[in-house]
Amino acid sequence: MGLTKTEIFTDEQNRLAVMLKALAHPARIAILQQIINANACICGDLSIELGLAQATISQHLKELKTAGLIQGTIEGVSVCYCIEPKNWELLKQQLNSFLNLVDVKANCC
Amino acid sequence: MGLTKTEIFTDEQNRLAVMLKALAHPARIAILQQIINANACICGDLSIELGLAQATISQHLKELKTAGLIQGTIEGVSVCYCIEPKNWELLKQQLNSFLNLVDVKANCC
DNA sequence: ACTATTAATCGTAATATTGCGATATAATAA
DNA sequence: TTATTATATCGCAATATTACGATTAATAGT
Repeated sequence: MGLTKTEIFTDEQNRLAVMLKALAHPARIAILQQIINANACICGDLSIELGLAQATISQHLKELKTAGLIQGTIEGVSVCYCIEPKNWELLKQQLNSFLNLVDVKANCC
Repeated sequence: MGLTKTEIFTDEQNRLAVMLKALAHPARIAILQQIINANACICGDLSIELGLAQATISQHLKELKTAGLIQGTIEGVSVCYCIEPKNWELLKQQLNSFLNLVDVKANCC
């Protein structure tokens, strides 16, 4: 096997998993932090700042983009990446309602 | 290659990535929802309810446990799994401060 | 047109994940 | 002790991810 059985889960579970998977790598977390904080939205700059090869950063950026977490705008020779606000908001909401399901006081064991 | 370069990232980035990775699978999201909502904390029950083999569920439970998101208590022949409140709270905080970094109005492009 | 600059893609090797049947382990009950 | 029940682990095949060098494509400047 080795293939996730997406068909047995709800769309919401699958969608949330996809976004979380895109987040679930230290390099991609670092990339997002750079994009947000330092306004370093250029692939080459990120490559230098994070110490990963340009091809690697480009691949991570693609994953973040595919998951809908960032968007890219062509600026001359380079591309400026920034947060995709709509999906970011969606992720925040879905995660919040998921994480807040837990009532810390009521544990079953 | 094929090995994540954890040494070039901060502890916080790595720790957050580990917890998110544990969350980033529809089966594990479903398991957590079951544990939280339906109080179905038994491996066998989860196997029946989710439609995945017992070995598969056990593996997912192990991953959730290793990431610190759940804890298991032996109850006779079976094991009752429930949320690990401390780490759950930690995840909530770390995620919140990360997701709230974004100022939706100020996009660089 | 030519050159420099930047990002994307290709190809590849190493490693990790996913899912399951089969088996092993542990605790309870008879 | 033996049987029963429930979970964990092993072994495996299929698939996915990670990282990077090399190459390609696209734009800007001369």
